[in-house]
Amino acid sequence: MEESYVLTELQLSVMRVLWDLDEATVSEVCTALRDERDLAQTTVATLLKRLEARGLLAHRSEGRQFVYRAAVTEDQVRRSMVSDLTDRLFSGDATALVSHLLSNRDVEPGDLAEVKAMIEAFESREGDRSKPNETDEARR
Amino acid sequence: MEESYVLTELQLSVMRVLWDLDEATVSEVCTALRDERDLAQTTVATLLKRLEARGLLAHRSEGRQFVYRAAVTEDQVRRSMVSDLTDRLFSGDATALVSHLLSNRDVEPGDLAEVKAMIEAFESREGDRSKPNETDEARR
DNA sequence: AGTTCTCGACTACATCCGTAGTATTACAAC
DNA sequence: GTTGTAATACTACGGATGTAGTCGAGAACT
Repeated sequence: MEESYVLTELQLSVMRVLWDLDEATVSEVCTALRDERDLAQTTVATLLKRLEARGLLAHRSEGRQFVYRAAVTEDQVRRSMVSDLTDRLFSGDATALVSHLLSNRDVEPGDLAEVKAMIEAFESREGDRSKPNETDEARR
Repeated sequence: MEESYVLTELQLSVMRVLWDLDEATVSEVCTALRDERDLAQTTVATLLKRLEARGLLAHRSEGRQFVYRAAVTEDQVRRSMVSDLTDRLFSGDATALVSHLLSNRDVEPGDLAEVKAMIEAFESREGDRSKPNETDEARR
């Protein structure tokens, strides 16, 4: 199914609170957001409810309060949004995105070595693909 | 000033037409979009007008027709949108985004070497950075 | 000249998001 | 048990977007 989890900045802020706190009531989320956004509690409640409707959050009731928690991981959202952007801007070619990042010096020169080490780590691990998906055998 | 050029899929499709054709009338854009989206010409006209209002397009009149052209480059838009995502999802840490792409195997194993070569090219050029300015790479 | 065609201008409408007020409900304190 | 009080539910509104119809002015055809 690969749901698409494309979120706006404010929605991400809300998610981050939940990823941090694990569980939180409306007012707790509101408080956690306080320093970046001073929103009315009803506003936060609306945001939470809409995110839940989209399957990104879930809640249980505790007394008359709702205790929300994330229903998706931060990594799922990252994957979804990054792949969305990769599709939109680079026709799905992630290598082109990496290339873009490098040639724009978005990556600090000091981190280049780090990235290279990362690549080497992946290269050396290239035979033992845990999931037998297409990409490994298609290699030869 | 670093304008923010965050575009939706449809808006990008329109921009791509203009980047491809350099200049185009409403009906030419409409025709070019035909295979991916069959939109009424008035719809396309609305899209073009709104994009122009945001500074992404410009037009001149030829007879009673409008001839549109892009006012920003594809690379500007890419930079803007990628940096937007990097900020949103990785607190501006582009290296983290690269790391994400690699560890998610978004980059084909076969392209790893290519990326590594790219990095080495940048490393070897790492001394000549007079100003950490962006435009020196504008060898477009 | 009159009819038809074309193209932009204007208008409209549904959906989503950010934002928040008001209504309702249910527990808690007096 | 009546009144607060606090929490959610409902409603609303402006802006952006996707989508497209209608209108008016000029161009083209007959």
